[in-house]
Amino acid sequence: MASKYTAILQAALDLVAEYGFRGTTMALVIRHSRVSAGTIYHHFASKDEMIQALYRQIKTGFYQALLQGEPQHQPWPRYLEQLWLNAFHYAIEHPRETSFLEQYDHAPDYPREDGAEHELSAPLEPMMQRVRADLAAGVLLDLPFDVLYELTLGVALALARQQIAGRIVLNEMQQRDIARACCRAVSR
Amino acid sequence: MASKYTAILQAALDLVAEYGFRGTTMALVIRHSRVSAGTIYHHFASKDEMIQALYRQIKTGFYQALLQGEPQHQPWPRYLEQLWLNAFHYAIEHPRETSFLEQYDHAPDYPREDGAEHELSAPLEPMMQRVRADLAAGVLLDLPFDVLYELTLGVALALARQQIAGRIVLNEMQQRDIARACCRAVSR
Amino acid sequence: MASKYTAILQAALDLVAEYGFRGTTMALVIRHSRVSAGTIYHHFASKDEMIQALYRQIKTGFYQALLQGEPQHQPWPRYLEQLWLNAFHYAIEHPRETSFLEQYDHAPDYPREDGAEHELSAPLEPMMQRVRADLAAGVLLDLPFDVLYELTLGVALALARQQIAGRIVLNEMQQRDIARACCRAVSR
Amino acid sequence: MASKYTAILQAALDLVAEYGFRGTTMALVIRHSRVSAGTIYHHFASKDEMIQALYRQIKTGFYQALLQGEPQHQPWPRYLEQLWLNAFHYAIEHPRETSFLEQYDHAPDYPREDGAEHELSAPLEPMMQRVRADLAAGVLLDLPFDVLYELTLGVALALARQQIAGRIVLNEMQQRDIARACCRAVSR
DNA sequence: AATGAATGAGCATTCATTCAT
DNA sequence: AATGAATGAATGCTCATTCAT
Repeated sequence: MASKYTAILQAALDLVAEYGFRGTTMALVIRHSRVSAGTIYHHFASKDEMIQALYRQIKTGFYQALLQGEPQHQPWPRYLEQLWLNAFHYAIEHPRETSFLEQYDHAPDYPREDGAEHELSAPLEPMMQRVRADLAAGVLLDLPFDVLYELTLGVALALARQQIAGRIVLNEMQQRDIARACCRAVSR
Repeated sequence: MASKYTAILQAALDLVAEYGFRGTTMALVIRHSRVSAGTIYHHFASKDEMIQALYRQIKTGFYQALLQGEPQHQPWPRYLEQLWLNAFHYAIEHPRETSFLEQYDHAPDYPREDGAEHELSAPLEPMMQRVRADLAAGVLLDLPFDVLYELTLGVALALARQQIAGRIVLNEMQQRDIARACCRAVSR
Repeated sequence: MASKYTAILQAALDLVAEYGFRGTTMALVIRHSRVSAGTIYHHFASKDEMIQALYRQIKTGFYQALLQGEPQHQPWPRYLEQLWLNAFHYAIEHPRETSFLEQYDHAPDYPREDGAEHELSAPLEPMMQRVRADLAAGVLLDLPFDVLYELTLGVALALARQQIAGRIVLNEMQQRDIARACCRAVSR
Repeated sequence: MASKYTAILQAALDLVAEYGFRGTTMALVIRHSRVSAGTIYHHFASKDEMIQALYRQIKTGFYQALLQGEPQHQPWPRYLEQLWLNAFHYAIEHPRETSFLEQYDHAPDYPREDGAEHELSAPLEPMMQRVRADLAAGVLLDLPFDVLYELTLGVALALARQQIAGRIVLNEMQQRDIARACCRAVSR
């Protein structure tokens, strides 16, 4: 049954979001998913591989959310604003996934499998091309891709985390204003 | 002798930066600091309290570094650029401290002691007043403090981490350009 | 298999009787029972809970032994003499169990779960009723139950412990004489 | 200063009565006595020797209390009743000492130094002679000394412990009745 | 596919004791 | 006589993983 597989990852997500990787013991996953130890190890070779499967699943969903509304077909800078808002909304609506990604991306001891990273980001290709086109057209600051990312989507995610944590509350107008501010920052 | 206390925190910092909280076992701290288990627990009530003492020490150093050159006395927007560059330089020059703070700030399972947080940030008060003055003067976007932080210093730290990880290399001109871009983003 | 559970309690009993609670380390239980640490903690939540499970098992056996020969159906004072001898014989024949109970009952730091106590003593109800009847009939001194206990069975156990320790040796006639002496003490 | 020595034993007594031997760590003794670790080990070679010094001090006091009113000069059975009541009163008035002795006497892992035992009981000699005389005179049951002890003073202490624990409350008349009952039990 | 009892290396922590001051 | 920082072997317990059923 595929439902066991799903139940395991579901439980793991809930637990990591609440207790972190450190606090997410296999015993806890077993209890919450109502699946036996043996079954978990039938589906995943190890705890780390389970975590990575979850990572791939979540990252795939995030990338899909980013492309909602096909922003790459919209005019500059609307297209980047749309991307920003897509990232922000995804994070707000998926707090557990966001917490998971935050932990995964900032923990030095979680194995990065760079091959997988590449494969996962394949659906983003249309967007990447658009960025390259805009760079060539001179509307974007001539900076490494990762820099542009941090100045825009990185900020969107950081702010969404602050809102999830309850430290700020941004209304729609503010969200739009900040999205524009980020676009201004990377505009030439 | 205070040197045992220092040796413990030194070893803990090295280990957390390399192996993360999870991988920093007390056995490893004992081995690296060349201090016995009993002595560590003579100075710190638990592993968590040791980590928090380290956090306080590092955060204090970071806040001092931010105020280097007394940016609060410089004209807008030089003052914010200076702050941005101070944050970026601190991170680049203190990769282990930066790694530690990154992990601490993004782990849901590390105890936040909000009292300590408040006390630690006391030296920043002059800077905070300057920000409040600029907000009142209308040169800064009217947004919550945390939002302004993420649009500026948050980006500086995120980029410094990327550079430490070797994914980007920013020369001085680029650093200055990006600092200016962030100032532009929060300018009215 | 229930045999692991049994082996653990068996080893714990042997060790407590010989070395006391203090000296019965989990490492020793692991070695003697030839069961792994994990398995012990699979069956018992903690060392204390293991000790308590053992206590319940032993106490149950002791209460059964007390009722051997259905003393409650014998005439006064034969019935009390029988009880006295049952207690004495149980202790002599079960020196390790007796040592365990002695330690448990006299240690201030071993958690009493009064609920369990009540449940364990349920099989004694017929005997208790008989005591109550004898009290009402006026053949027993009008004293609290615990006092009658200490004057009779309490003495039996104390003497059995002396014999186990090798400080005295009581032959059958002496045992019977002392049982009678105790009955005399509580007779009206 | 002798007051340090006294403070150490005082603290140890309080702690053993409340937490047991197991729970009485040297760290706790240090904290409660307000005496440093070094000083404790200056006065006592080890924790065990400290416990034994305390044992000797308490046992000496108990034996003195037993002889209060010189019972050995009173007629039979008044003399034994007096002894019984002396034991009972001592225990009620010295609950911590009683708890200590109870634990010490029933723990298999506390070193018995039989030499000391003999020396401590020297002041009891007059009483012992009186018992031997009564045995010879045929007023006492012809049973080993330890048996007579358990049937009389052993019961007094057991009942005092029950009263300290709050399970029974014996008024003066009841105490006297039970003392008489015990005398009856050992009378020929 | 699924179970869950069993494993044992490893974990954070304790604690009686020592020794330089 | 007194201090208390320092020691490190030992403690109770955890946890990712295995394997017979």
